[in-house]
Amino acid sequence: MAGEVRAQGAVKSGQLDFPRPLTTVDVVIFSILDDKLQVLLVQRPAGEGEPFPLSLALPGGFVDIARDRDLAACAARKLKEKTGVTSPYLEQLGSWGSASRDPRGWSATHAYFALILADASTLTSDARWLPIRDGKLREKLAFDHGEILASAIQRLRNKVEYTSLPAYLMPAEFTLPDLQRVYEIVLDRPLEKSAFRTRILSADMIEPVAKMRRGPNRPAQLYRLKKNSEPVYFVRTFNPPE
Amino acid sequence: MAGEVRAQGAVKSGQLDFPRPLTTVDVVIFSILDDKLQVLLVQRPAGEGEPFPLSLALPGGFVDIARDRDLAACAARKLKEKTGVTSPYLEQLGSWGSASRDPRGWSATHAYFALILADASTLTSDARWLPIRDGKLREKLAFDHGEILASAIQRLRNKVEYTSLPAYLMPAEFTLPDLQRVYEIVLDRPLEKSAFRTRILSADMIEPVAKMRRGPNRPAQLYRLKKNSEPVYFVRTFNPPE
DNA sequence: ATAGTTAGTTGTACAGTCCAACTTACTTAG
DNA sequence: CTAAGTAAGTTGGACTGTACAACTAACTAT
Repeated sequence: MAGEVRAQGAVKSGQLDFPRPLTTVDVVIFSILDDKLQVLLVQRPAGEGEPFPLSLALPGGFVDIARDRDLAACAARKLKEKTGVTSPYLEQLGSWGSASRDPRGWSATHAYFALILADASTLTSDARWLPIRDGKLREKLAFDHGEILASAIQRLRNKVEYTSLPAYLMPAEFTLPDLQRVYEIVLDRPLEKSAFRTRILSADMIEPVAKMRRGPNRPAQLYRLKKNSEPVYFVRTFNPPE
Repeated sequence: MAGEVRAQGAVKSGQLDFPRPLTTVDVVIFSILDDKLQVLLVQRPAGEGEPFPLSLALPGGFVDIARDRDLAACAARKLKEKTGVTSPYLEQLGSWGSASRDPRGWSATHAYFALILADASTLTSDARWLPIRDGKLREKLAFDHGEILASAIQRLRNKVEYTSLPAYLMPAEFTLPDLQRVYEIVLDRPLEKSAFRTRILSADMIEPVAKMRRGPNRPAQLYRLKKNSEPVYFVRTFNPPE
């Protein structure tokens, strides 16, 4: 058994004579759709020897050392392949590696998480959006992807508490109530309107455009992200989340 | 060239017919020594075909799929091997993978960072502590370990701003001024005594022991960490660090 | 005109940091 | 025995930003 595993690894100089784990990259892609936080998932293929056939899984796959210069490029490629989106917010989430997470052998995955505007994406046929409800996905996922997703949700919620990350989920032009709504969707609790406005407006991250959003009631000022585009870190969270 | 690389990878079913990157784990081990933040580094071996011979590097090495159940276990093992410490604060930092970071081929490392009490450790002969000055290490490191270390320092400073992480750098019993000093060493700036005390004491993370630290002036109350031992997250940072 | 709805503002309360002065408890020098 | 020195720990006022709630503003629909 150990011999078989070893046969897949390197055998060259003494140094590299180590069986190598499988190396993959997976991407947790979030968007706001239908007023809900949703995550992009794909269906596993059904082929011979495929683990978790037809299960839902995070988009991802093996690192292609001929094509991928580095891990981030690999993650960006996978995001692009599934959604067509090229310039999202993309951050490394962490890595998961163990003997047991993939039936094909010791494997390690490098997980990324992305925030994109769903409207700007054109999905491949095997991909679909699934809503996060009560901070969880209802469906079971292949591998340890459920754990990875849970970790991504936690990280997202955490950071939304004290950063401007939701800005990356917004269209080019948006109103402050729009943005607040996205914060509230992610955090799943209401925020104070006046404190929210103070925080965002004093952060120097958005600028008004010379237009108003008109609707059945009072028009709202439209804003856009300032050029710099780095996320802003606030020095306080909102309500002490207990 | 691609053929040679490919020869090191898996060749079995179609799925696994991917050349596999080298997989390593590296650990950034911090401690407070001599009133400075220090990091544990090792000297690279000088053998035939060794990359960066005799350079300083982070402790780490290949994942041993026969011994390491998962990545965290591998990191804990490497920490144990170098320092003898078994129950530190150990958190994943991220992963770095690219075609160019290791001359031996496409490689990915899973980086961890640990906070330990240096006094409790017994180093191996190739390991030594080096001080962080002005938030940087003066020495150049092998591979991309300089970048990984910089990232670890940034993460540590960031988290120290709003968590109780420095508690893991303290001996079993310590005073509040001791703890404040460690915060100040890591952040490299003075903190307000009264605000510091208010924050720590209201966090329910330490409890007084029935002893005082005696010295040439007013004795100070000794405390110890409460049992739960999870790090505490505060809802504000200290001074807006600009 | 009036009611309804959402955008946006205002004012008071409160929490926690910032800053600085203060009190307390000890040691050491005279 | 007292005085000076020092670090521990406390206190109070200024300031910042959120919490809460009431308010005004701008529009649509009836």
